[in-house]
Amino acid sequence: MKAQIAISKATIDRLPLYFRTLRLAQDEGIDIISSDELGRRLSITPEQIRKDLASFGQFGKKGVGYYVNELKRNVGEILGLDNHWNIAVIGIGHLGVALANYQNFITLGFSLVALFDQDPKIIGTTVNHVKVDDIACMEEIVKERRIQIGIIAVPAAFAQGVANKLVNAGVRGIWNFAPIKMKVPDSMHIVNEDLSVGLSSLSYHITRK
Amino acid sequence: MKAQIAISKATIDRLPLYFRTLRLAQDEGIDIISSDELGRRLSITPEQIRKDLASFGQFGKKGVGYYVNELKRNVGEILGLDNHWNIAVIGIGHLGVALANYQNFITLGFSLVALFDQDPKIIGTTVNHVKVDDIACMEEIVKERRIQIGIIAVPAAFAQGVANKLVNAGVRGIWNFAPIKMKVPDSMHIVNEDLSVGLSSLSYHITRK
DNA sequence: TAGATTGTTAATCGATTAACAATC
DNA sequence: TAGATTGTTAATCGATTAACAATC
Repeated sequence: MKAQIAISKATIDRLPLYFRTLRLAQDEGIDIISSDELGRRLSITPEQIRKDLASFGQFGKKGVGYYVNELKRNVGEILGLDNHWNIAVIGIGHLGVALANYQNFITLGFSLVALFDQDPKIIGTTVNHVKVDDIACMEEIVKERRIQIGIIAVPAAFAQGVANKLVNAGVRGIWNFAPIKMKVPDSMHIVNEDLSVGLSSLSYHITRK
Repeated sequence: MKAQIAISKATIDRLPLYFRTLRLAQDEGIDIISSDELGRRLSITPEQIRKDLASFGQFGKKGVGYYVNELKRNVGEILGLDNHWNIAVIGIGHLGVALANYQNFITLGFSLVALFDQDPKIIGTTVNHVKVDDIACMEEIVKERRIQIGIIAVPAAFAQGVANKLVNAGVRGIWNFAPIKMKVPDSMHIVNEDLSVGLSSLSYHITRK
């Protein structure tokens, strides 16, 4: 693997797409795949794909293509999926339940090990074989179960408070679904999943036609 | 409004953030806001914000700032939110239920007017005051209720089929949550909301620390 | 008026595309 | 060998940042 200087965000965001496409190719029993075929399946140019992959090492064989199994393993390692991160969902409303049941997380190698809510009616129930704990016990449980990623699915008004607790508990990354810009230490990685952006941009485009 | 040549995707994706921040400022009773203050609230540079807005017209007052109400209305119009698009969710599993209950859609001016599933146990139930209809009746209902945007929340294997039906029924945009690259006519706008990208990129970043 | 803040042009930075040598 | 396909360098394109004139 090369010295990691300046891998673009755009490249990193394409890696999960490569990973998924390679997994599907694997399921189809394909042994070798070209950047051309990968590009065709993803509507990405083959040059782009080769450049993205080449920034992490030489994974292909000239004149041949990429070995599917090998490339999938390599891309998975680059993404750190082989770490099998322990994740927790905070806020077990409709969205939290949906996230707790999301099967793709398992496909990607994540382990759902805890759920939290503050509502006594929800605490103690079970979602996807995981018991919902009181958010008051979060810090303790995060440490106990070595949770590295917290998924925030609480209403916007509570999101910053939850983020603070997650930071204190020592998680390494936050995946935030609350439509709010949160303040976290620079050392904390946070990815905002803002659902209103996608729908609004769709509205923008269909308005102009 | 200026002639609309080449507004960048990045700009369009920031508009919903401006809209939301302006709405919150409005709720706080703020009349005038500067690009500096907007930038502070969103961690975006003021220059970027001024440039984004200026590509659509002159909404501010030099030496003063932007009138919150006026700018919010303008940004809403640019995004086409004043069209109050009728939307439908297809696939009423955990994710579909979560989306059907998502309150921010209402805040943005969208109207949820239909839900569809193929499971007889789900058809006929009610989610967020909307009855679930048989997916077999989709084309008819889409036309009847003038649905312009379809939200796909079915498993990946069924997504392309649903997309085809939506295209035939005449929707103008598709918001796709299935982790699959879909084939639609060039005239159709499609936004892919791929949840595995966010979580994987988080994994990438926390792996490297 | 003086201070503040926009809108716009120019400069920089970053990402994509094109071209092609290397090589399987 | 000939054909195919990667990896990489150079060229282009697009987006952000900096600077500042205009003006409220």
